[in-house]
Amino acid sequence: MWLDVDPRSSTPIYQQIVDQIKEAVARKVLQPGDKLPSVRELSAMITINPNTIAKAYQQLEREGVLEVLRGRGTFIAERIVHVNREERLRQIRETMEKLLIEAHYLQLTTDDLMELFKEVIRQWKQGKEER
Amino acid sequence: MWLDVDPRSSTPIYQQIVDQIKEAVARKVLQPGDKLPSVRELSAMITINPNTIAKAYQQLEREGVLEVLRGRGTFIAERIVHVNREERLRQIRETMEKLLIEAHYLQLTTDDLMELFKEVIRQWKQGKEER
Amino acid sequence: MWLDVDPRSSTPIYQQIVDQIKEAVARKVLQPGDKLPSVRELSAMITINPNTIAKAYQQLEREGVLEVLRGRGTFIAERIVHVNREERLRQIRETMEKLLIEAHYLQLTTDDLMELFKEVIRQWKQGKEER
Amino acid sequence: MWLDVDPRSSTPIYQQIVDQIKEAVARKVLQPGDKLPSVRELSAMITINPNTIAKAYQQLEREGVLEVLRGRGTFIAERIVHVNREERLRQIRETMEKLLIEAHYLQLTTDDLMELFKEVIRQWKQGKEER
DNA sequence: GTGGTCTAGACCACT
DNA sequence: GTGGTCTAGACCACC
Repeated sequence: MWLDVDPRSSTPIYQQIVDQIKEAVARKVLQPGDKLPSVRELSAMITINPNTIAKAYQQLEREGVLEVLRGRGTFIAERIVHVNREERLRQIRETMEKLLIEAHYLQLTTDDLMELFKEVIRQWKQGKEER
Repeated sequence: MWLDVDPRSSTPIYQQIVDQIKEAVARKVLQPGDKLPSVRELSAMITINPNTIAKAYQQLEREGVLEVLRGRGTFIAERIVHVNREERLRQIRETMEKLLIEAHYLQLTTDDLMELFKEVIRQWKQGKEER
Repeated sequence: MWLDVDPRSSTPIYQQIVDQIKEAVARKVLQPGDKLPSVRELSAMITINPNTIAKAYQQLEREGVLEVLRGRGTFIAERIVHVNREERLRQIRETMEKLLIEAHYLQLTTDDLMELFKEVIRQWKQGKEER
Repeated sequence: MWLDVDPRSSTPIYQQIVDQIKEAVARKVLQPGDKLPSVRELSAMITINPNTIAKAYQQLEREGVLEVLRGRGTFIAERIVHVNREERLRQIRETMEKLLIEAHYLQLTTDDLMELFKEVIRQWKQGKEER
């Protein structure tokens, strides 16, 4: 698995796993119905304690990203369910404001920032086409 | 002071203070040369442990947002210095990617996201004009 | 068979089967003396592991819902026997208390809850009349 | 603390803790703003591993029952926030249907059940008045 | 085989 | 002092 976990990072390991799996789904690297490695397998693959993997999987399940088929394994959920849509939209706006603040300290104009965003989107789309 | 700290939040209190002061500077609510309350004063004003305030001031000083004039007090820095420009640009791009991932789960297109960003920028600019 | 089993659910599959058969009996969809499909048949019909079906049937037999006539098959019991009547009554009361607790967090009054219960009963009765 | 945990029960210990705290809040035994024992304290009081306590507290925080004031402790939340109201209402109705099914096997009529419910409510209210 | 739970004991960030 | 994270290793229910 392409998971790249850094135990030295300040973001918790379980959170890194959560983020990377969500990214893989958004990038279509993981498709609905795909089976994930079992907790023990993944634990062995990336040499992280099984409990930590389990914690990541549980959070992903709570968020509706994964589905657990009892006794059979863990899979990417077939349908996206969005809980707390309003709250999450609010957070997106907040993150965008943070970007504007940070831009000020780098002396970037809002136009610079928009250009940068467009470029990031371009790269993102390209990354998805390539597979 | 208009600092609005929420002890219930999951972001550390010292971080909230850092963020809000940086926001105030970006919004021109605080101007270069403005004097900040002393650690003790601010501690009393918002009833937060002085150690926490001190930690926030230290971080802001490290980031070049504040200047400490020994014996005179703490002031908003006259000039923006950018430490770690490259690293901070990288983080901005990373944050933008996070936005794209989150958008996927809310079933927003990249165009939706761009529109949202433009709107946030519009509001941001308006907020600054009003003073 | 109308059994509708969801492998994603957190309630065990064998338990779902038990619940649905008990519901069918209570709703008179299944009548005393009705023959149930064999473990193998049902296993094939709903593509569930035979062990799981067997486990459900065993539990239903223990509860007195089913009767196994050796060599003839499995049938809905002719008479209701109540095992552990007291214990089961206690559990009903406990479930009702759980409802009161949950209602508190949804800011429903006990009257709201009573009204809701009446409505559920109405629908339940209607469902039975319709066949 | 009046917590009564049974390690032999089939419901997980952390879940028992969650249920009992939610019940205490609903019964007004715990009031908004009340401080809960720290993870370590409660761990010592009921001789349960701190991790298990922490798991219960975290779930309660996710549900909005508790609030964590960083470095200061854990408190009963000041305001009830109800997430997933619709889903939880649906579950209440489902639980009520389960009661109707169970009643069938105990040969209780729907009127019997209503009477029982009224009685449980009466006791519930009385329990609250007494303090 | 799968994931869920629990214990014991350690380290760290925050206040 | 507080809670959050992680490891190591165990047991159990379910399929």
